[in-house]
This record gives sequence, C-alpha cells and structure tokens, in this order.
Amino acid sequence: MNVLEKARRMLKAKAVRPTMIRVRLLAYLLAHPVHPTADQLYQALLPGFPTLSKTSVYNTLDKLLEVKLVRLITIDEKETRYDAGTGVHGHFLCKHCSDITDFAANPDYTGCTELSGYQIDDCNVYLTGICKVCLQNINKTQKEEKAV
Amino acid sequence: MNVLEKARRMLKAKAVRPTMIRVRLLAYLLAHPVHPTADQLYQALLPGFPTLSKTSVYNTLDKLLEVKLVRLITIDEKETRYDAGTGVHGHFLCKHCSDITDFAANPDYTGCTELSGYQIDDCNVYLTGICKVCLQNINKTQKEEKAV
DNA sequence: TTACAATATTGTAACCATTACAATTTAATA
DNA sequence: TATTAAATTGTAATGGTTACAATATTGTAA
Ligand SMILES: [Mn+2]
Ligand SMILES: [Mn+2]
Ligand SMILES: [Zn+2]
Ligand SMILES: [Zn+2]
Repeated sequence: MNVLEKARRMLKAKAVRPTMIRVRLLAYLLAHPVHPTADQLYQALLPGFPTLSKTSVYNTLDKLLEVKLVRLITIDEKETRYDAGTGVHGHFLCKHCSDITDFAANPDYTGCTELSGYQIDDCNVYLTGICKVCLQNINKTQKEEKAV
Repeated sequence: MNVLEKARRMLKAKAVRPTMIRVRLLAYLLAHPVHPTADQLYQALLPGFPTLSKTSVYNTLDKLLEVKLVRLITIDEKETRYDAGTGVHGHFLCKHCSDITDFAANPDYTGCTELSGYQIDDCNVYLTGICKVCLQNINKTQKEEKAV
C-alpha cells in the first residue's frame, strides 16, 4: 500500500473527507517526517498541484490538527512546524543546522504534586542544542584551524 | 532586600548595565511569575515609566535572554511568553483559563540512544489540558444543568 | 441524471506580533 | 567637559497567519 492510500485510509478512519489536498498533504507529512513549515508544505506540493493556495494549506492543517492526525510543533519561535508522527515523542532542534529530530520521550507527570487534579491532554518535550553531525564538523574545523 | 534591588544585583552579576528598564522589567517578571507576553509587560510597566516603548521591551527581553536571566516560553502558538524562573521546570497551559503554571520537571535524556553524541543546551516541557479550578467549575456547571 | 445543499478550496486583503533601522538620549570614560 | 559607546525611542516594514467572500466541488435525494 502506497503512502497516498495510507493517508486516504487514515482520513476515512477519522471521518474526514479524503479530498485531494488532504490526502496529498498528509501523505507528504508521512513520507517526509522532517517537521516542515506551512510554507515548505505549500512549496513542496505546488508542482504536483498547481491550483493549490497557501490558505488551503492552513485550512487543511487545521482540519488535520482537529482530528489529531497531525500535531503542531512550536520549538522554533518563528514558524510553526507540523508532524504526522502520532506516537508520543520529543523533538530536538539543532541550533546549527536547524534540523528537528525525534527522540523517545514518554514522561509521566501523574505523580507530580503541582498537577494533581489536572487533566493533561498533550505533552511536548523540546530540547535545543547541537546535533552530533554539527559537533563533529565543528571539531574538524577547529583542528584544521589549529594545524594552520 | 526589595525586588528592584534583587534585579539590580542579578544584572550586575551578569555584567549587564542595570538600567531603569532592565531593572524594572526583570523585577516585574520576578514579582509576577505568570509568564506574561511582551505586550503585557509593556502595559504593566507603562504607568510607572511613561516614556517606555514597545521596542525597548523587546530589546530588553533580548538582552535578558542573551544572559539567560530570562527564558522564553513558546507553549502558546500565538505569542511568546517570558519567564524569570531560572530553575529547570515545566509549563502547563490550561485551555480554559489560559493560565500557565509551573511544575517540577527535570527529565534526563542522557541515556537516550537517539541523542547520544548530541549537545543538549535547553529543555522545555510543555503540557496542555485543563487545570484543577476549571475542571471543578465545569463539574459544578454540569451538575447545575442536570438539576434544572 | 439533475437539483439542491453542504462542504471544500481559492484569492485577496487584513491582522498583528515582531524586527529593522535611523535618530535621539543617556551613561561611561578620559 | 569632551568624546565615545551603549541604550532607548518612534516609525515603518516584515512575514506568518487569519478573515472573509467568491467560486468550485462533493454528497444526497428526488
Ligand atoms: Mn516528530
Ligand atoms: Mn515558569
Ligand atoms: Zn546540526
Ligand atoms: Zn484553567
């Protein structure tokens, strides 16, 4: 089953009409788990869907958020990012390459006294720092500078 | 020692000139740990500081962020919020009253395989849901409706 | 199929938090 | 005091997001 069919089924399961935009946008998010911005989604889908409008991307994302097929990532202060990753996981933002990577995180705050009696619906864990690849590049550059 | 003096000392300790705006803004954040927006800070400080400009609020916040006397909260997608709370803690946003409350959270991701070799600088844990008070109000309202 | 109503998509303009920038003011130093 | 650097301010611009009305598409029932 290809990703378009998968997206279609996910939409039907949530009783959301599997229209062209919705299927394609969800399929794109499923196939590209890099947490794109609304504009990146628009740019990526435009070639295969020339009538697409930016507003429709936002409308579609709102609908997908509504039925929780997509979650919203605010780790970057400038632009909202979107993720079709369903399971609970955290996000790491590299300050150098600005890639956002997933990691396992399933914190349990049921025992937290400050939150006793609270209803917790969503959880987001955001880490920022420097990723492995960028750290290695930095070390390499520093060694080269030392050698000169 | 009052909060203004405390703010002044904190600024000096970070080698940041303790100007009027900086002292007052930091003091306000220390005395009002409710995670205000930039505009809320502007509105709150204006009466006691009529020449204050919105730009200065942003400039001041940038400076305080730079020296890590203030941290930035992006749990609300619409507006950035600011916190002079230094220690590691998480934030809970109530969807009903939109209050943001602190809770103890000091997650350890050093053992996380996906992040091995990564340099982690900052950590933010954001929870959303409904707070205790709002839940009680909702229950009360439902009972009253039932009684009618 | 056709008619109708509900829903979805689009283009345009507006919104609004944040930022850029140049002018002015203030403070540190000599 | 003179010189210089840093801080503050007002204005205008930026850019992601949203409001809204027009258009198109879809589902349903005659
Ligand atoms: Mn993810
Ligand atoms: Mn806090
Ligand atoms: Zn990186
Ligand atoms: Zn509440």
